[in-house]
Amino acid sequence: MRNAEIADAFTELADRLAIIDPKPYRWMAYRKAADTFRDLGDSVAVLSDEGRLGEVEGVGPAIEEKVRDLLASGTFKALERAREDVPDTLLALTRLPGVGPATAKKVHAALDGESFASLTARAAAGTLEVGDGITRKIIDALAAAHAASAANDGDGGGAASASGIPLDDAGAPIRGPWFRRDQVLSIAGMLEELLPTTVRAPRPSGAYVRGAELVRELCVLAEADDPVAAADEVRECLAARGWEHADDGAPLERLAGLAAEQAATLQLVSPAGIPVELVIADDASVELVEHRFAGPAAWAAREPKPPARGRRIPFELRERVLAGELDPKDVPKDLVTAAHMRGELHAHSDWSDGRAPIIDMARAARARGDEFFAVCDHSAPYAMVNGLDPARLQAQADEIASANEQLQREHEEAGEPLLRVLRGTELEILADGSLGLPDSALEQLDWVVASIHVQQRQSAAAIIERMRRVMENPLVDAIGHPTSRRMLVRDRTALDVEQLIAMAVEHAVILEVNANPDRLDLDSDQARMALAAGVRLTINTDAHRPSTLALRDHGVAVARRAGARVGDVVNCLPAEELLAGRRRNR
DNA sequence: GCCGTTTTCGGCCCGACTGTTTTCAGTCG
Repeated sequence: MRNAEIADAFTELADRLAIIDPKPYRWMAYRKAADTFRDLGDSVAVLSDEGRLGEVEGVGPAIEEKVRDLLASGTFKALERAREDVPDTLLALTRLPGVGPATAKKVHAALDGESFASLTARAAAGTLEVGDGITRKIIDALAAAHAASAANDGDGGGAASASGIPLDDAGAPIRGPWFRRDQVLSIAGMLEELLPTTVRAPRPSGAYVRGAELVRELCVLAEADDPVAAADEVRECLAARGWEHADDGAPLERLAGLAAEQAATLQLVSPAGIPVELVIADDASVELVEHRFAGPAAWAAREPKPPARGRRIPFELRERVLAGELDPKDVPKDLVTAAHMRGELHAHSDWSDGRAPIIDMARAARARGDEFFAVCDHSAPYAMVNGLDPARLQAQADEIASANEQLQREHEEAGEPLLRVLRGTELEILADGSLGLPDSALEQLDWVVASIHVQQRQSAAAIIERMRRVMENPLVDAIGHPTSRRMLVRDRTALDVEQLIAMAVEHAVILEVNANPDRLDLDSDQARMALAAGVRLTINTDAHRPSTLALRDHGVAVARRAGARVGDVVNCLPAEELLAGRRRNR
């Protein structure tokens, strides 16, 4: 069993217990253990077998035993009990905005076993009455959940919001189910482990490699000497691991005309229910298959064979070319790539709500090839995440200085590449547009990214006024996750992005493409508008732990879809140049 | 539940807004 699956079991346990357990520290311990498992470099299953799981931070005898049971039987008693005590309907109710455990329990108690799907359907149809703890606000939230889930999966129990779901020409959400990029990528990793050795080099394809922010299925391309025989082998070994195959080799539209000997197609469903299209190509056909499989279907029709290398349109720009928004001869030659990125300009440490010390984050960034790393912990007065006030920010400077000394030693003595840790902040933008730190504190910093976390439901006028005040301060370098959307979870603020872009031009403020697949904010359309207006971008992971530094690729994909060149992205500058070019130095 | 230790139990995660069971519990970030 993979670490992620074990982590999911403890997250589920914590989520359910959080609703009924008056003692928060127990389920908080489960949640902490889940996070630790998800991020652990070693296999939880192996550590458990070796009896060494107790050595892991946050794992004591009780959790160790639960993991043992989980590995042996696929579940454990506490989880089963939580599933009985907290039914799915109750759990779903608490995920409505504005509804917490207390309200959910009151509503659920009056329900008489009605499912969440039925409840949301009645709310949407207008046949749900106020009463029995059900307020007008709850009915509205249920109706919104119904609309979101209709867009996302149609089964009535899905996403809390349609945030991020693409719209059709008529402006209606395109029917899902939709999945985040990290969700499908983890499936790709799982698949890679399961495939027989005759199947080589599995890699994502389809909408994922076109930089789509949400996808409806995972496309995986792999290679084998004999695709037909390999497909049979795959079918057999995946069936044994709980994967279903929906269809045998039904040809995909964009692969029409290819012989089965060239490309065998398997339509699979992962154990978590995510559809996977696996195409296995032989050596002679793989280039052609990759060209067509990346899609969309209209591209394969327009260009059935891959052109010479120098004339290829990057996958991420195909849809814009098809839409007539981009002339093939105007496709930039210097589109940004992950390899161009020199550093991270928005990530956290354990000084605020991050999980790792500064030195660990810095080493992880260095291992990924970065030259600089800006520690941007939350600022005051964001208390829940332990935001730093000027005094703590000053104290953090000492730790950053010693981290830099340590990294310098590792460079000189162990031949490690040199990485420079920069002093930064994720500065809190307050409700009236004032800032969480005084200028005297900001003046000492190398990098200031300002973000909105509180009062997200303000009117468009209030939000833009807030942004205007922030941007007028020359000590602010960039705006982080400008619209504050959470993919499939929470709608964006009422921010007028066009107006924001105009102000960014006026004040030379950099806008972030937050690379976390939970955000992807700005999105590719907004980033494209920003670039067209002459705004520079910064692509950042917003990592709270070492492993999430890997999320950068999602942000790079979105920026490429927006047509960002190397020169448009400030993370591609050497640190000295980046710092010398800040607004405050102009 | 875990941790650290004062080895046996107390600390761990806070402040502000919301809305109506109208004065604070519930919810959020």
